[in-house]
Amino acid sequence: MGDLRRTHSCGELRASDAGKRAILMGWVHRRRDLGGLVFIHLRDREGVTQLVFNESIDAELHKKVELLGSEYVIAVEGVVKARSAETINPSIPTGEVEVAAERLWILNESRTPPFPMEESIDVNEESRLKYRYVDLRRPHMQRNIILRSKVSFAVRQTMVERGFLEIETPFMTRSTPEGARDYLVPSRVNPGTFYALPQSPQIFKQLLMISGFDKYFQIVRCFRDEDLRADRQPEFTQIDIEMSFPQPEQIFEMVEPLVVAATKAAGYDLAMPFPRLTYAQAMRSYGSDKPDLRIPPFHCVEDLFPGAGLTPEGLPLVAIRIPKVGPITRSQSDLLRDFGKEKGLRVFGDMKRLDKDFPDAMVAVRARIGAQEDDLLMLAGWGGGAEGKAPEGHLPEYTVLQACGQLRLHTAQKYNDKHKLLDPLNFQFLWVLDFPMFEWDAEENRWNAAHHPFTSVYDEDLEKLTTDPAHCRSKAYDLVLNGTELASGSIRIHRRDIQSKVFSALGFSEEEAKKRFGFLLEALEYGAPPHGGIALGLDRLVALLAGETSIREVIPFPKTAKGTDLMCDAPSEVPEKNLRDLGISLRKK
RNA sequence: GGGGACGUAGCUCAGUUGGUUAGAGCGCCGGCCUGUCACGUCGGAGGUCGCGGGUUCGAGCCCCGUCGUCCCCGCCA
Repeated sequence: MGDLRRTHSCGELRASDAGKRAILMGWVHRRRDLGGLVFIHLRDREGVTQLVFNESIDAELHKKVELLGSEYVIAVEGVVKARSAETINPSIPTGEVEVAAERLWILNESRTPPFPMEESIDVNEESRLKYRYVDLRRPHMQRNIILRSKVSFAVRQTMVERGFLEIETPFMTRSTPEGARDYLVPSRVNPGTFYALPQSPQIFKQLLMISGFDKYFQIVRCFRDEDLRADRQPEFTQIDIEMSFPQPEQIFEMVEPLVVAATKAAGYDLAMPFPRLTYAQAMRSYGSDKPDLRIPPFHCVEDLFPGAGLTPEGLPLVAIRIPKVGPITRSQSDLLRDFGKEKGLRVFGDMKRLDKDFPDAMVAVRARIGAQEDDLLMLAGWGGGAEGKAPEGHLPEYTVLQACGQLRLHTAQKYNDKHKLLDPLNFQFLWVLDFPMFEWDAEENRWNAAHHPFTSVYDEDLEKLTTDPAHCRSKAYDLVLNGTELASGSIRIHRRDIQSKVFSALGFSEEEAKKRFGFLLEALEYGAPPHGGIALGLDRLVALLAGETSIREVIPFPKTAKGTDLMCDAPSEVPEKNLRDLGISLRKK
């Protein structure tokens, strides 16, 4: 292309540019060949501009145009012309002009693309992933990746303005005992030993606090070797944040403007502050630790039915309301009942019958949940199946509430076409506070850290560490958006003695704890300040802002559900020599 | 590890009860066409029906196995 330079992008020429000379470069998006007159839509990431080639003006040039195919890369020099009124194309921003081409350079040819460049995304994902570089060229993916860049920039800008330092932490680090499976990297220099890729920079950011970098952030890749989902990839990106001397309130005050700035980058405005619920409140009103606020809460109403036997004594009876569903048929109602039954619930869907049997109580129920004429109402209590089993877990009440939460969500999703409340662009953020410190691991028969073992406990719950772990509340908090966990964080333990207590509550011996986290425990002995932070899932945030249901749509080169990369065919076998260098031999299967 | 959906032309899909030569739209190739913008129009090429096995006179269709993609459960401190 010699010393040729672009003068404009394909998205910027307007009627006011008429008469200017322009050099555009890009891809042949579409060619409309009328014989002596050829129109080409030239595309780059900024947009599309129409080029005109006229045989009667330059026959030589016209021969060259006939060679062009889809996705050829070309440069064109010509004059910007205003289009006559009847030839204006209102569907593209540059539609009032076209470039009358005078010179054409074919910078590169292209094979026929494996799938069309159209807006529609319903090409099978297998070929999209195999030819990802072509897929990414399509306007839909261009928009998402550009949005991701804008969000990342907004994050950096906001954090730096607030005095946070962006500091990197190692990717080759030490395997941690709890949590997800680690990706391992064998060491050549030290045969038989392995680095682990970080599940998050958790310990390093805590060490940075101990080092005195009192406001830290990082947009950082994390790695977890677990099975994939639409919202889970083996490598994903976190906005990782930590600060020293924080109150939980200060974390919220810092994150909210950050989220507002990120959302603004996507073109939406949010109101602050975000609402807050404790974990206990969230469970009692939504049956979930990540409530979707777009649908109304449910209400516990067991107090209105004393001795009625609708639910076992001491367990909640829940009134669920889904707006504007209108009357449903018996079979539809049965489907909801069956869904509840699978979760262990006994669902009462026949309001007429309940109105007859408990007229006063039902008036109170309707008042409590604010029922309107067209709303779908259900009561749900514990059924326990044919054997009448008690709900599992150390907190049976929560088991029931969680099942009711699933019934609420399931019903709301099922009838979304009636109430239309689940609008993906209605962003309802929420803080959930005071998570339990531990959850019971029935398989291993022991307590696990609900957040992670460095989370601090409320002073008044410190005793419960050993006496009543189920009711031990931690200073952990989540940021939730429309039923998706977007961020999770906590105030950390900064005292060595308390960290030891938590490890022992988790069943680690002092010796084990030292072996695995010795460097952190030791660091806590050298003037560790109180500290805390949070990590936001960047992929999920961008996906939600882009209105996507899968984070693959906002990741340039994602993996399949089996963790493979269809484009470069990873993971792959390696030559025997590489294994020998690493001291690794493969087990014969 | 378990459950479900899907796999037919480059792409999106149809294919009846198992029955002759597997179709359509878009794309692609060739011709015509000076105001198109999903250009139009005439003609043409293009198939390992994911793969392997079985049943059958006969399989895209039925059965078994296998591979791949997606969704969900388990898992994800």
